[in-house]
Amino acid sequence: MTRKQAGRLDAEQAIAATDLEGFIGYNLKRAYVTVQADFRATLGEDGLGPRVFSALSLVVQFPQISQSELARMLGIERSGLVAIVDDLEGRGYLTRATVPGDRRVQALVPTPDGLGAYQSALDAVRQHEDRLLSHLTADEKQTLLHLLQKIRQSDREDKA
Amino acid sequence: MTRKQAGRLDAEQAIAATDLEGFIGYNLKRAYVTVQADFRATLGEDGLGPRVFSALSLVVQFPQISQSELARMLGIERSGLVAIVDDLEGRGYLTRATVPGDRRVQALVPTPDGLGAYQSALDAVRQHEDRLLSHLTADEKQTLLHLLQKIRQSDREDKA
DNA sequence: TATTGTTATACTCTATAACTATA
DNA sequence: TATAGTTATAGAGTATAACAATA
Repeated sequence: MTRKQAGRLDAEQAIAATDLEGFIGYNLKRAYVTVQADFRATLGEDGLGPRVFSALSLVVQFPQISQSELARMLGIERSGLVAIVDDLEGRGYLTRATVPGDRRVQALVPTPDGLGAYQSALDAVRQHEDRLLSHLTADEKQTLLHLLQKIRQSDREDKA
Repeated sequence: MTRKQAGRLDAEQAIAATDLEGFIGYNLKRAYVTVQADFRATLGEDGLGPRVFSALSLVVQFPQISQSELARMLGIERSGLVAIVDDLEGRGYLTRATVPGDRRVQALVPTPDGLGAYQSALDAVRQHEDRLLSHLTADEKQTLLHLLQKIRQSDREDKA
């Protein structure tokens, strides 16, 4: 490999050459940072963050879901979900409802406001990805989704 | 879309069905969490973390690199690099060397220990990815790398 | 005994702003 | 004025451990 010996290194050029660029992990991180920054910029200062959006999405699609189940689906700890649900409850997007038959559980129920906010956010997020990833073809995006999901599957098999 | 009405939701089954799974951003995050956890587990308690490994990699491949340039390459702020370089210096893997001609700059120079540690870490990281991603073919990995790098490129064009 | 939601706590990663020494 | 390295600081995001209520 050729290296520049002195002066300012050219970051663009370097990208093709380093060990680092051959690692999936490094590239995942860099790509995620890019997408996440654009997500936040698109949804704005007071908009939903990616975590909160994800949680709302599952609450809308699985009304009555419990916090423990939601945490499992998101792949985070129960304790970490409290702040997220507090946020959504504070916005008036969901309520913690008691469940007849098991008084330990707080079922998460989207409000009409929450359903509306979710649809708006969903549109915004779709536009954000369409715009940011306009260089990828529909096929490439589909391939990428598939490969990323495959990575999560290998993890599950290790633990089984 | 069909939904389970009551009882325990099946997280595996749900994966195929949600809005969330259609987003690149969400899948990037989940895949990165998987890879990063395995990276740490492989390199161990006192091993290099992903950030520190990445920094060391560039220092080895671009000896005499300045901290500002390294931060640019890694896509983080100058200030965030101080702790990383402190870590590597504390392990004896690099030194901060003065540069004749510009006394502001601290050139980062790998030590012989650092070069050895990098080669070991590089092997370990390669094994970690080979094992974790053994479900992906060489072609799939290549495609994935290419698509992830393409995402970073779209970001740069936006800013230009 | 086990589970749900919660709190307390700590650690990692990152950014912003301001400082110093140099240029 | 601008840049390199640094410090102080704060804010996300996440995890672990422990607790009360309930099963």
